Amino acid sequence: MSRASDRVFEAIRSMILSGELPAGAQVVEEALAEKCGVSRTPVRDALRRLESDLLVVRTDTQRSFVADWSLDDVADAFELRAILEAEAARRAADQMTDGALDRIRDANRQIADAIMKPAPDVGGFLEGNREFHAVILEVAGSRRLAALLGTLIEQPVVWRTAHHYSREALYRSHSEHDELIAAFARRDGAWAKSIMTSHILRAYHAYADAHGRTVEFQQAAE
Amino acid sequence: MSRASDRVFEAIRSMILSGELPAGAQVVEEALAEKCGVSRTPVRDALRRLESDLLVVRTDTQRSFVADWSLDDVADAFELRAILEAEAARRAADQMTDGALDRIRDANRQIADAIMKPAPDVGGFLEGNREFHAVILEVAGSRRLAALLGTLIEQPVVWRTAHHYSREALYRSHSEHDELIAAFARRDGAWAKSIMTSHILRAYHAYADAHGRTVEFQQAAE
DNA sequence: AGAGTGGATAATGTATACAAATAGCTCTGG
DNA sequence: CCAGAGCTATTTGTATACATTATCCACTCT
Repeated sequence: MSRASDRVFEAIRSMILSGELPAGAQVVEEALAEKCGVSRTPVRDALRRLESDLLVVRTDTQRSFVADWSLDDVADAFELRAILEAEAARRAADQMTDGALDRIRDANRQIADAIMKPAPDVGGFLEGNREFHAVILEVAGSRRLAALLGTLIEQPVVWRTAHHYSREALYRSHSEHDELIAAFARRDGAWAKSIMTSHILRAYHAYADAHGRTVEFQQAAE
Repeated sequence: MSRASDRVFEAIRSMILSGELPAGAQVVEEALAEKCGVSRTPVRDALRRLESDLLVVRTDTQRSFVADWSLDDVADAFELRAILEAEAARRAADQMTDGALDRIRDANRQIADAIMKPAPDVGGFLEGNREFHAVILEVAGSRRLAALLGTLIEQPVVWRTAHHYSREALYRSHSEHDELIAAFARRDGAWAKSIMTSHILRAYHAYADAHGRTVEFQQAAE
């Protein structure tokens, strides 16, 4: 990750995720190059990758803009993610190893720790959650499935609103993970698939609720 | 498509699809640049795109190689494609318009014409087939789903072996399309989804059979 | 006044040169 | 004959300059 183009990729991505580059804003190679202290070459490289992740869109005349994620777009991404992660869970259940199962349990333990603190540790929750899903994807053992999901999990809006999740929502997520672990322990692919579908779709509705509240807050502040 | 990087992208892709660049071969920017009569800059651009399509893989030290599609890889790609195209069919059925339905019917008519010739017109079949699936994806109306499927339909091996399909296999494909049209006409998403799943998986097994035969032929020729 | 044209401005595309990193070979020591 | 260090050749990464293309605004002509 020491290469300039990788650093720039991360830098631009986090600018988009944080909202520093707002949705719809034009993305100009020269400006970003200067901002990052590199030439346009690595910036172009990074932009192409962001484009293939659909974080950046280009007009027919090659101008780049930050993609704007309407509520419909987010719903779409969650639906597709539910379908593909459910498939990953099914495959993972069929090929689960004891070692991987331990890692999955550890990740969920980290989530529990993060939730139980007096003030929920959202960062710890997100990290444990990331690890939990990453191990499942790893056990599923498909480069291709991993590549497809890679473009769906970068949801700007999700990360921005993760802090709005209620403690109940976080706890529910943790117990759904426990159920998934039970399905994995029994190598029951159909069960795992079904739980994962519910898990992702519930997360979507939690997001939609939080987002609705966010919008109200913003309106109230104006 | 007049930009050099686009032309180079197509050129390299067709070199891979045709087997001119065999699976596992190292892809060197300089060599391709010279071959295409351009500098390395557009070649790099094209390689990144091919990489995100998984037609090219890179080592941890940034060297690029033509991805080799083992039988397992192909099976994997077909399975994922079945899942996503089934979803596309479901959505398309729910949002089908009469105009789009006509275009789909036209595409299948083209397929019928191609099959019925004394010597099956494989090119015409493939073109009609492409159009058929493209309209469905268009009606499904998800940029994201289209992007995901885009990386799955470029199957080198499929195009290389399409000529091995039997007339029966081609005819069966056509009548499955007819069934899909019936489901679309009735706006029955569940039905469309189910047919599409079967359609893609049957195509996979037709491929696997043809591929098996190809291998035998190759062995016989040696 | 409005539509269309031309040119200035801004942004992207491409080529080239050079820097950095890696792979493969040779040579040495055991 | 093998293992490892160091060197060389190959390949990729980055910067810069220039070419091409699009956008925007002013200006002209009707």
